[in-house]
Amino acid sequence: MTHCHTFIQALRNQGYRITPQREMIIETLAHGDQHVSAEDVYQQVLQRSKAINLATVYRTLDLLVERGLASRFVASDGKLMYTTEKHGTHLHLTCRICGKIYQAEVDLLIPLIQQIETTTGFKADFEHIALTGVCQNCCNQNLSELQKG
Amino acid sequence: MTHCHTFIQALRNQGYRITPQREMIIETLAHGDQHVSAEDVYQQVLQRSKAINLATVYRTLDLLVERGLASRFVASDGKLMYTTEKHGTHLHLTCRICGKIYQAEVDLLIPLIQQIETTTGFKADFEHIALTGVCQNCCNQNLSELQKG
DNA sequence: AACGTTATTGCAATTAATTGCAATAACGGA
DNA sequence: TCCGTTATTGCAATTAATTGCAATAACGTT
Repeated sequence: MTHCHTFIQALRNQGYRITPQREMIIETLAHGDQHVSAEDVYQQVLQRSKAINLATVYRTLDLLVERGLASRFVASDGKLMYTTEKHGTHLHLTCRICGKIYQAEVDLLIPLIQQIETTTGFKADFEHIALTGVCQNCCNQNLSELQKG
Repeated sequence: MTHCHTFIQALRNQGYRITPQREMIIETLAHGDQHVSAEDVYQQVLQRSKAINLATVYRTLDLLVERGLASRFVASDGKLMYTTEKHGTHLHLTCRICGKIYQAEVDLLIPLIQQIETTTGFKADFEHIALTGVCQNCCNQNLSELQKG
């Protein structure tokens, strides 16, 4: 469940310093909702300690993204959201009409990633894959409207 | 090559009004580089006409994204970039170490998207798929360093 | 071609995200 | 355990992106 120690260890192994701020941010991210904004994390950490600053939250989250421990994406409202995978490999499907985020397990994902690596040498982070499109609900509604939503 | 008319027609069909601003933005996006920021588009349009505003550029680009005609992603420097597919279906591979964006054609992509639709009903936009990971170069360098980059 | 409806624009203001820099604190070595 | 080096933090300032609202203009209808 809690990857906290894994994440902290990963950072330490890579030569980064482990500060109380980073620990709190990582714990909050790991235990929190599936998708959180930097502001969300900041507010939650703030309840535990006053020794935290929004800039630090942004920097730490971005560091985690850079090191492949979390991912960052643009939510449908244009704001940045952060996420870290808790259970296995699944795809995030963001509907560009309603903004809802669905999850899916897809057999072909691992083979796809392997094919990418074989043909290009690029090692894709399979924990953090997000696709955009239109969900079933919105798709049906669109058909009946045939007009802008 | 130029999808401009396709895009404009698509918007018109969906009931959106076609303004000179939207036309210029779409043309700029369609003819420009693979990945551009809103500011880039704004500057280029500005050279053609003074009747343009950065807020309008953001709004139009976001509209295109919302309608599936373009996609928006976070570049490695954290800024938002916009892109529209010109030639066929390819994957964008963003290296989270060096920030470079590679392209790849992968056979398994279409089957994957079909599998998603079959199992979940979600219609993914296959023109705009971006994965993050580590490219071959950075991967090799990482191995030799075994230290933070 | 002129009119009315209403989406879109531009501007100004606001919010979100990033950055430079001095002060602080983590961590390896003495 | 203390010290020195240097990454990290917090603050303030800046840049990026979004939004409310009045003025404008697109487009269907007459």
